Amino acid sequence: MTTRDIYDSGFDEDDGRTIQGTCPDCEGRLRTDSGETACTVCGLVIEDRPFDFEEPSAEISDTLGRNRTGAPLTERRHDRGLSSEIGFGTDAKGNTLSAKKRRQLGRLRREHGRARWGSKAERNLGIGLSEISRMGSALELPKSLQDEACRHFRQAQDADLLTGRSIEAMASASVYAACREDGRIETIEDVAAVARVETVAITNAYNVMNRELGLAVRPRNPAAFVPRLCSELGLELCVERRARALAKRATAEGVGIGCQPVGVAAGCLAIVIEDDGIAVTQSDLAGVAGVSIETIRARRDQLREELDR
DNA sequence: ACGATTATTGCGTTCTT
DNA sequence: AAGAAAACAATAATCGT
Repeated sequence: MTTRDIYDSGFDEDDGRTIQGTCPDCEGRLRTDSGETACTVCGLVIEDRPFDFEEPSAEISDTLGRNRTGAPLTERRHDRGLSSEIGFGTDAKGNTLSAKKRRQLGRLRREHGRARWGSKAERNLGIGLSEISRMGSALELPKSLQDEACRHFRQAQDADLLTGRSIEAMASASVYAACREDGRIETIEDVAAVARVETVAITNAYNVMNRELGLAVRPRNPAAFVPRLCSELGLELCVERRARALAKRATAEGVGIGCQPVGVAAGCLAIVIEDDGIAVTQSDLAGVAGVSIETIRARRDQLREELDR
């Protein structure tokens, strides 16, 4: 047992969410798992990202069956989407207004803008949520995941976790937490690349959030890394599928516990590549995986040894 | 034979507890 | 501060042309 057993120790096969529909190939059940929708029986990949339940499920059930007008309520707005603006030079019918009227409206607009932020906390919330949206778009995360990040931010603020930390750091941590909880492969570095704060601040905020909020984060699952590695190397789907299967078997049998998940994924891919005599060098693999050649060799040999390959 | 790739091994470094 | 893992560097062994 090592100090890094935290990696990969509790992988659960039924982690993915089962969704409606059946596989066109074999009529098997479909489920979304680590950023893609695939058949549970034959492994056929239907979508490369989870279904986006943006509307109407992202709306808070505010209407209770009543009719409602206006934009849908959403987690991503600090006031859940209830906002109004005061226009500029024209009235409701589009007519130009007099200079006096415009000055009146200007004052009104200014006061209205101030009134929108009822308190400091509400202002922080607004900034945080808009930052989450910005980073979420930059990382091309599904809207449902962005909503989850926003919920985390709200919880963090309610738990008074923001004092002493920057809004941006906590917003970034919320994004990362949502990714981790969904079993995605984004790293803190990935989030930091689109954030306006340093990595250390995000790490700190995330650790606090994880501890205080008790996030449902599982250890990273090597199989989740395989699709990205394969697409970056331009490998065929059948190769990807076999590498994924191998990675799943490895986690199921506890091989590679305590090792970097990417390394395990790369090791699985290395085995498939070698078996097929595919023209991809170890350094190519190491390049896209972001680990050294030695690590890939070590995982590959370990997998061969302990999985009889 | 030659260059490229892979293997092997020792060792300072980095990360986690 | 200690222990494990990953990275690095030097060197040998294969492989393809």
